[in-house]
Amino acid sequence: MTSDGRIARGDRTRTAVLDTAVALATEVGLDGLSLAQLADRLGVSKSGLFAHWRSKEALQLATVDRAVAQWEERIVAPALRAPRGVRRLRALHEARIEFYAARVLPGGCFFANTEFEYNARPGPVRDRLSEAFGRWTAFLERLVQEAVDLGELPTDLDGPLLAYEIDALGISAVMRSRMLDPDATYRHARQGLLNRLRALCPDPTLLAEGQS
Amino acid sequence: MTSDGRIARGDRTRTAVLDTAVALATEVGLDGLSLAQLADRLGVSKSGLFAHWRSKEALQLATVDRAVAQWEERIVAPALRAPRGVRRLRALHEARIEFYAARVLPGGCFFANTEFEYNARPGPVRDRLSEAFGRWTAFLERLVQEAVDLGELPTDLDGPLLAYEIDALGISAVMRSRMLDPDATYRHARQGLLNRLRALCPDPTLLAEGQS
DNA sequence: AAAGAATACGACCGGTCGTTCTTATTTCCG
DNA sequence: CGGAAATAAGAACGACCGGTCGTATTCTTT
Repeated sequence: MTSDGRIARGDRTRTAVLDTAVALATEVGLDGLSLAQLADRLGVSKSGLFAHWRSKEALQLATVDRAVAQWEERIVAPALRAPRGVRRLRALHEARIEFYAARVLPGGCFFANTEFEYNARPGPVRDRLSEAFGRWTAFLERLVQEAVDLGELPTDLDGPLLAYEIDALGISAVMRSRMLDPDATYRHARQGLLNRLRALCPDPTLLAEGQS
Repeated sequence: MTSDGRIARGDRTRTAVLDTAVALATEVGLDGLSLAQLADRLGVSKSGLFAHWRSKEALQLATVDRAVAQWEERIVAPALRAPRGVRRLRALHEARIEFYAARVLPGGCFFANTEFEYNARPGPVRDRLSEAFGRWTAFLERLVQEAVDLGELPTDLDGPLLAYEIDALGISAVMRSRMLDPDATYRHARQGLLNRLRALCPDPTLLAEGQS
């Protein structure tokens, strides 16, 4: 039934290709990514890639989707294991910084790189990136609102603004860590959020120093 | 002596080419920029560009320098006309947001785009971008320190952290304004800095609502 | 055992890339 | 006025681009 070895093998190949594509795209860009280059790095032929995706654009779209899945596994899922409220916001930020610091992707962040790459390039790829960014923003704002509802943040807080600030600290982290001093950058990104949440949260025990 | 019409004309041509290159680079990237494309947009032949720059890399480096000059004219110079201290910090941030909102460059920000493009591409271009970013950061930190020295910010302030936060608000502004709602983005970027400075500055009259 | 779909390959296409070379035009200086 | 230098243009190059084609191999289904 579903035990088709061809499909299973195909899926495995597809995922492996897309993981490589995500990493490679952070180095040379999602558009700068060439099929020959990708095929070489995987040890397959270029035409083999066309067996899975009809065009480069189809592969680019699939790569975006794979990057979203990777982001959810690596950053969102760990944060969801922390209790709701400011601790979850902090856990999300920490997971993100950790993702950058661990240099999982050679170019830092797939989304930061590609969104700047495509911000003046209309088309399906840009639309897909824009959707993903919108969902990420909505997710961040929801987490902030949860903290408000729990009484861990003031009720008159401008939630979207705080979400904006949190994301800004993260974006800047990956940008600066690659160009300037990484250690100072991560310290600023972490301390910035901690200061911000502590100034807003009535219960200081929720944001103790040591715990992540 | 220096009244060589050939050189003067060459300089004018060079500047015109570089202005176009800066704008084009924000659309397709500094590496994605092709000489034929640039020549076409200028109504010039491709080989005509090689009369001014021996290689594409030389042109890329000159383009970075031109972008720095443009940034200093458009953002730094207006800020320096504001009085030192928190008002100058605010003026700098406002000039930056205004630069993004006016859509001077089709791709938003030359430096944001190129620094993400080159963060995993070693070489002279990346080095030049890194230097420019370092100088910008040092400039921001100097402005913060001036505000501290003037008594407009607390003496125990973490200056580099505040500089980091200010730049983060700006970077996020250009990123989000191209992908999501521009108006909400600019409002967040402006309000974020205003809240931050007001919480730190003992004299509230320096940061009144209306004045820029 | 045979048919057929999924997967992968090498060869090749037209086009664009950065670069070089040769040639023509313009402009300054003696 | 005439030689030198700067500024262009055009043609051509080897390399690489995305994409197509025909073919071979593998595995499931009949």
